[in-house]
Amino acid sequence: MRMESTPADASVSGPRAPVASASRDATVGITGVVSLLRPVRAGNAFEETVERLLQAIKLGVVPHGEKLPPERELATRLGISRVTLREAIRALQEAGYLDVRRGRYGGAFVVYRPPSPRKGDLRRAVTRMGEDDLEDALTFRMAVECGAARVLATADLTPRQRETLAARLSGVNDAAPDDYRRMDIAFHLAIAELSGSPLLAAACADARLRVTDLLNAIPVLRPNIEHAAVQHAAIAAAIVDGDPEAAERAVAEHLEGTAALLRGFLA
Amino acid sequence: MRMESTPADASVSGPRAPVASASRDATVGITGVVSLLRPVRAGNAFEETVERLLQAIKLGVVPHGEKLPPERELATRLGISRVTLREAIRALQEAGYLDVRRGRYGGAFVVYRPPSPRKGDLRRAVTRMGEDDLEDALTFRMAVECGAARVLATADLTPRQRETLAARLSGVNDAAPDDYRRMDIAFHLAIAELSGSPLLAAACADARLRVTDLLNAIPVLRPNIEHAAVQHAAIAAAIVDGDPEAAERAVAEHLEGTAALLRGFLA
DNA sequence: CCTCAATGGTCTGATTCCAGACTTTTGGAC
DNA sequence: GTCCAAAAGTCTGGAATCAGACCATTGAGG
Repeated sequence: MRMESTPADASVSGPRAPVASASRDATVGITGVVSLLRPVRAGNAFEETVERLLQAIKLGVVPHGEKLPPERELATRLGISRVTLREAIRALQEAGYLDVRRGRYGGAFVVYRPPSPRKGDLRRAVTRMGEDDLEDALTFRMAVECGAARVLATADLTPRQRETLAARLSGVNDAAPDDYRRMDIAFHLAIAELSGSPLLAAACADARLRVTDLLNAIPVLRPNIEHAAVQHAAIAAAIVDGDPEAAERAVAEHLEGTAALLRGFLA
Repeated sequence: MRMESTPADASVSGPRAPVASASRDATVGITGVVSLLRPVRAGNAFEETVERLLQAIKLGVVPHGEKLPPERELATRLGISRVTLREAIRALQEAGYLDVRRGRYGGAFVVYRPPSPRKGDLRRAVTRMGEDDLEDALTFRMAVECGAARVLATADLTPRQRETLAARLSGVNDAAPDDYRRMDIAFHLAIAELSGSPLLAAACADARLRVTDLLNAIPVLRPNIEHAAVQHAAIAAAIVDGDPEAAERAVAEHLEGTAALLRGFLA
């Protein structure tokens, strides 16, 4: 177990052994299609749980100062035993992401603020995940978020849905600088969630996750924020107007911008 | 373990106990966003493996008469132990999906042909999965397949890619009736796979899977095939032309048609 | 100060899942 | 007919995971 000064860079490990990654080569059957024979599970329960909780923390689902649900409830939700959950929590505690307090009104408190990026962070993040995986993640995100926007723009929105969308939009626009990323995430995910499809929402969350570390590694600059604000507004407008094509185009442009920004910092 | 006359209807069960589903209610944190605290795993290793193999069989990834990879290799690929894999294989064997032969040139041979739908199959399939999940699946599929088409249409295609796409297209068009669904799947998944993003390909495969049972429960009718052929051609053309909006629109129309067909049969 | 409820901390026996070594069956090649 | 290689079938000890009972700590309220 390592314990570095910057939690964001600390890799979280624990009592379990690493899991061998499967080979990916031949295609089976006439179809030549899809590797359905990919690993059934991404890792052991402990690893997957750590990953999940880390995601919830980094995405700001549980922001700094808040606490995770009580162990018993969380274990039930995650579909794992309390023992396994506790191992994961301990790993995150030792890595500096959580502060665990006992007694009534105790709990696992999140102590994580997105670190201000330092030179070399991005390069390091990319190296960690691999160039191919980066392209994969960006492509995946483009597809699912465009799709989600299209779906939402196609649907008849209830007043409630419009409100939520508008609220999220102003949430990003009014965000304090160090809360910007979190509100940006909330806006993007709201589009998927409002579609009413849990599967789609999960896919978009997953896609976003795969680029959070990268985005956290580049500074949040004023001109970029302003540019993004215009694009966000365009996305929301197209959705509210019920124009699928425009919604999609707007999302595509926005994400293309982000991707370009990333590539720019990498070059 | 039950063993019914029609394998497609047989529910596959095994030695493990069912897993309790988690409650889904409160949203955590300010964001109010996404249930990242959903179950870490869908079931135990045995169940998930059965599911996977069944998917590979029903999607035609391993067609009738072919055999699965050898146990040792398959176990490695799926990231599980041979013991667990064997349990899953045995369950599928007892349910009538596999014929296992030992000795050299032996293996687990697929003995499954999509059954011709009988009245009530669709209703039953929907009841099994739930109305909400049906909507979820259709929405999800719409989003990811539209997104995939857009991505592919945006990319510069190599001659090789064009060939593959064309081949898959004629594959559907020339398909024998009882091979139609399989070739249709191959065409749809090819779009995702050609995007070069494994994540996207997996998402599209997953989406398709969630509706296979339903589609298998409705008859393949001549006029529908012809209609679909026109739409498939439009999709391929838009992609080759590099027109993302048209590609997406074409996919959306096509899937909307399928969804309408399903709803029609349900009414 | 005492009590209580909510929460984390600990322990135990049972079940699932694993890695790896070994056995048996089968059909082709010589 | 004999041998061999590739495959399924079997066994074992150990690690991971679970469910559930029980303990310890804490702060609020009386």
